[in-house]
Amino acid sequence: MTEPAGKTPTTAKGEATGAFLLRTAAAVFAERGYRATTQNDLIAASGLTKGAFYFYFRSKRDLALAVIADQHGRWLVRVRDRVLTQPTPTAQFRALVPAMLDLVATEPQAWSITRLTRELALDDTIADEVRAPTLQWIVVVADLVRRGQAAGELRTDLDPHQLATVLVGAFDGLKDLTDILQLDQPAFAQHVRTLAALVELALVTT
Amino acid sequence: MTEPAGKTPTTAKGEATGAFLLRTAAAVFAERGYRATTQNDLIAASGLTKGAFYFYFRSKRDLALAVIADQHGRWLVRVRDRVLTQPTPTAQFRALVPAMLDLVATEPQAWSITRLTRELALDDTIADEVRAPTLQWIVVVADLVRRGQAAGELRTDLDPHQLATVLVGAFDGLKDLTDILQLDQPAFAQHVRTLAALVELALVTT
Amino acid sequence: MTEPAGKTPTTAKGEATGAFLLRTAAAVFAERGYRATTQNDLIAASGLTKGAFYFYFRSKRDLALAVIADQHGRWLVRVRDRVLTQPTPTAQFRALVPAMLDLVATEPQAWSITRLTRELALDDTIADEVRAPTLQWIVVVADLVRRGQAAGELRTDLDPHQLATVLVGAFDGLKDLTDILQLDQPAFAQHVRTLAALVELALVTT
Amino acid sequence: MTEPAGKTPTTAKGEATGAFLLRTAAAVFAERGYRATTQNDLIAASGLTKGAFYFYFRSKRDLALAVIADQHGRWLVRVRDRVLTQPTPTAQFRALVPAMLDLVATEPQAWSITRLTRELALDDTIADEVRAPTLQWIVVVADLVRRGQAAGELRTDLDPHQLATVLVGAFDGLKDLTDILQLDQPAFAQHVRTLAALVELALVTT
DNA sequence: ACGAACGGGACCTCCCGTTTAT
DNA sequence: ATAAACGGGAGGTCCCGTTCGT
Repeated sequence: MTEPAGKTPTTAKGEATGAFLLRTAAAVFAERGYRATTQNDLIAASGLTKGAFYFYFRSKRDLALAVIADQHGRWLVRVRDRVLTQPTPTAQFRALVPAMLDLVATEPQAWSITRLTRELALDDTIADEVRAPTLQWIVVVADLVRRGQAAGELRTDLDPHQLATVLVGAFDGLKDLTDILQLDQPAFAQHVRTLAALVELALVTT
Repeated sequence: MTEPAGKTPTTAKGEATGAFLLRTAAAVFAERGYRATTQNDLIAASGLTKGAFYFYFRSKRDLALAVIADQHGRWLVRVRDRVLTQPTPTAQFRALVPAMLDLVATEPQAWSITRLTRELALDDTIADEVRAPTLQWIVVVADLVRRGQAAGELRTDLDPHQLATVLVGAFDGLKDLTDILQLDQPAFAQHVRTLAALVELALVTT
Repeated sequence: MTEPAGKTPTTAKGEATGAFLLRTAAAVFAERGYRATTQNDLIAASGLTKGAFYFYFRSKRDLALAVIADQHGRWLVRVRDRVLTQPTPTAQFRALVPAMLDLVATEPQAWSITRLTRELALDDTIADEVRAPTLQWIVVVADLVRRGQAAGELRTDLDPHQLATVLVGAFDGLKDLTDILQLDQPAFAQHVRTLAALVELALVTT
Repeated sequence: MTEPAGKTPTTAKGEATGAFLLRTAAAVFAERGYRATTQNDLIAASGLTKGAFYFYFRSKRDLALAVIADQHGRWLVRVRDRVLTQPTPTAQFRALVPAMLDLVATEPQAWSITRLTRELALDDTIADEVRAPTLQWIVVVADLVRRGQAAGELRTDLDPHQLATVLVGAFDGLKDLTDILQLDQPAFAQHVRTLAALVELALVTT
């Protein structure tokens, strides 16, 4: 949707190239961050030429937006699918944190996509493409909460969307904090588990 | 000897100018962010000249670091003092969130200092000056938690430092989320209160 | 991967332009020296644009280093080839000074390349690129000495490498002196011949 | 003589301050080199204020020229006096190299004054103040040679001034080489001794 | 005489998005 | 389509020599 720029590729090969660009760009962005990555970095990493690059993405920004949409979407699906294997709403809710930790641990780029989102948000205008993925996460989490509440297993005096926003914000905030304080992955995981414990204690009515 | 130059004003007037630069710079950074702010912006906003700037700060980065240290320090003191007017540890702990919300509401720059910290952290090397303020917040919060636990009013099976890190990270994460999703202050306040409620439910043993 | 960019031209034309930049830059550096030469000088002299320059060399320093390597290498080969036309080691050794004088007389830039080397060495860090050419000269001269000694024509109680270092240092020192005292080429040539006479008297065993 | 700039100090205190500035400036120049030293560095090192500094020396360049004249003069006298303690001309000539090595070993700034000279020579115009000291060295050495020849102890078919120029140039060239190749003092001393041996072998008759 | 502030010039770096030959 | 070259703007740094109140 909302093809960011460039001519929409019409051939199968063109689409494959587009996907390829998204993947290599994601790796480069993950390594260097958005700002520190130049067009030439991306072009060199892709192996294409400048001309070809501009055929697919009109600018670095467009490419980054596409990367965010692509990665976010894939991970969202992956986490949700894994969570939904749990039988009960509460079990699903509980599975959320491990699923996300696992994602972050296994996909190196999953860590830095948030950073990419933030760097883009620093840019002049915040495009819908930047907000959409974050909103989707909130919606997914809110759904889990809502179902848990409906099942009578979660405290109902807290608004699901509010709660979901807090959880998503806290998760990303801890990622940032980990970067800023230069902590390691285990420390991050521990913090997230503490967050999860907090939620568990507060929400789960036994 | 032969310091790298910059600051260390010796007269009262010099100190006043230094502080003035710090404040005007904080305002400009708050409005535009670090990267989008140019030296010329800062110079124009201060009303001084390029030379005067160089006299006090060798670089934009130095200035930003000084701004962070200055603002963070002042707010830390202010919040802590206000919190400490409360009689009991738990009351102090409860006063934390309102105090921070109040700070953010009254001091426009308090909002964006975190953003400034993040932007600087994106830079090649994360200086200690960038990390220190965040660490101090965590320490202060951890102290409050610790005292509450000692008073037998807060659940003791959670590590104070862990918990403090989570709270600080969550708070900053919600600020970021507010920016990214372009929410307004009341929405942010509501989210923070939800976070506080979560903590209250989980921690306070009655 | 993702080289720091700059050069590595792939086509013949690209290579030609690179070489052209190297030559024009050498001329400008020779005339004005490193520091006094601005990027704009180089760009104007080349007739190309800023972008083209950046395409080939990331920085003024890189360009200067490349100039040094290029020129030094070519001259080294030229002098050595000429020297090696002589039949005996001693004759080769004796041909060295005339060959270098001739080089300096015919290639205006050969004179100032040493100056360029020195100016770059004044920079914070002395790169290997700066040292390498000088070391190569020493090695070449040392080889000539060694062969002369092996042929029983040169005094053997002096270390070849030591001697070569002294000769190279003296040669460059005389160039510098010529500049500082604002002497002319004939005066320089005379000094070098005096140096050669000194060496001849001291070394050649008859 | 030829007071470089500023008002000629008229009081004894003024003269003392001028001498003090020369010494501290020499130390700073020796440490950082000419170019890398800023006015503020010099002013800070002197402990004076900007105003006072400009009272004595109109610019960095003037100060550097004065430093060169001052240091060069002192060392010239020192070396010559030491050399002249030797009984015969040849002994005096032989004492020259040890005297200079000793000077360089004991006075750290003696090493870098040549470098300072060269850096200044790179500047737009080569002032007489830059050339004079070097010329004086040559004259002194030439005198020694001339006396040795008159005494019948040194080969007379080489022009004393020529020879002196070569020796001075070679000595300075070896200093430069030492810097460029990042050699240490012992290596430098060894090279200079090799140079001396060369001269000894070539010149001393008998 | 001192610290503060002036006022501005010069330079290098960075890199974008485009056009031109082949 | 590819490499080469365009063409330029924006920004940060550096620091000089001076002037201004005190």
